[in-house]
Amino acid sequence: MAAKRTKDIEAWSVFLWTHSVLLKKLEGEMKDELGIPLTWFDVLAQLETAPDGRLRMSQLADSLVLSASGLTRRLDQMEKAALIRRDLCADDRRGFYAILTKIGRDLVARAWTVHIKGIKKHFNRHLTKNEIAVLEKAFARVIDAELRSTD
Amino acid sequence: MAAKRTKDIEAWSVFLWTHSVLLKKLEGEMKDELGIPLTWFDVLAQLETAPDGRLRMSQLADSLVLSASGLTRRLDQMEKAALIRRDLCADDRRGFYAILTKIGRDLVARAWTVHIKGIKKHFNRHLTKNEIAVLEKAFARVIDAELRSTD
DNA sequence: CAAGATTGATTACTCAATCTTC
DNA sequence: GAAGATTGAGTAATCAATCTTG
Repeated sequence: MAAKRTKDIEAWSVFLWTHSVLLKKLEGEMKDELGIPLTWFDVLAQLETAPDGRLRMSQLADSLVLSASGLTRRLDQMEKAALIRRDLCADDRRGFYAILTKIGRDLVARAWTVHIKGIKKHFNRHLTKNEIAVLEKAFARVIDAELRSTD
Repeated sequence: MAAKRTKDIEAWSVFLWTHSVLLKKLEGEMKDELGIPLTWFDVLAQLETAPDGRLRMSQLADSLVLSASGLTRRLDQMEKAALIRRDLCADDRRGFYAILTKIGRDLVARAWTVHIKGIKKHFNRHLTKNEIAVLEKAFARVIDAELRSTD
């Protein structure tokens, strides 16, 4: 029955629409204001907040929810753009650290400003303090439960 | 300041994680149980719920938030799989209707079952009635506001 | 032989250009 | 000339296979 279906998935449906609409806006603003894709900001932000400002390729891929090969290619481009570099891993010669360059560090500071402004404008601004608190708590619970279960 | 940053984007951050984790699960289940990508289900569901069970290509692309060329290619595959067909538009010979075949109608009924089961299991189940209501109302407001503003 | 990273092949999308009809 | 749909070119992801080191 269509009515039953709609009711069951209404929350999920608006969730998907919100994701689609807002991501397009945030991507557009990052591109317009700093000339980089949002995916590059994700890399920069992860590296900036990591201990010692560096991460192994595999750790970085995990935290970005990206495949190893996907990360290799993304970092190839960012290395050409001089935003990151790869450092040999001293104690494990199979591996590399991804690490911000000076240019990357300067850029990520400006990118944070753009990104936070966008989130406030397109997301937080429309929500009450209570709604934000409810969402945060609820989604944290969903993630926690789903990451633990394999099915 | 990192602490400030984190606070401002905490809700958005868990929102993104939830999207990423749950979409992978729902895609996997649709593929495992019925052998089709979730994107095909999106098409089938739109057509099933449309008046007369058919939609113009351009309308369908809009409702799926997909480019015209992206839809052309997706429907090429679904037509080969005999799930949909293209009907000439009687009153406008530039256009086509996308319409479900018998096979498509049978499949979408089963796909709804799989999809709703997945949403209940991975999303609704972890949330209270109140959280779902808050989420639904809040996100509807975000979408409404953001779709109307061009900036 | 397992783990970390890269490369090759394939896939699904986008934008720009094209073709047909309004 | 503009709109509806398709085709071509380019981009960014995935999985499977490979290479190197533990």
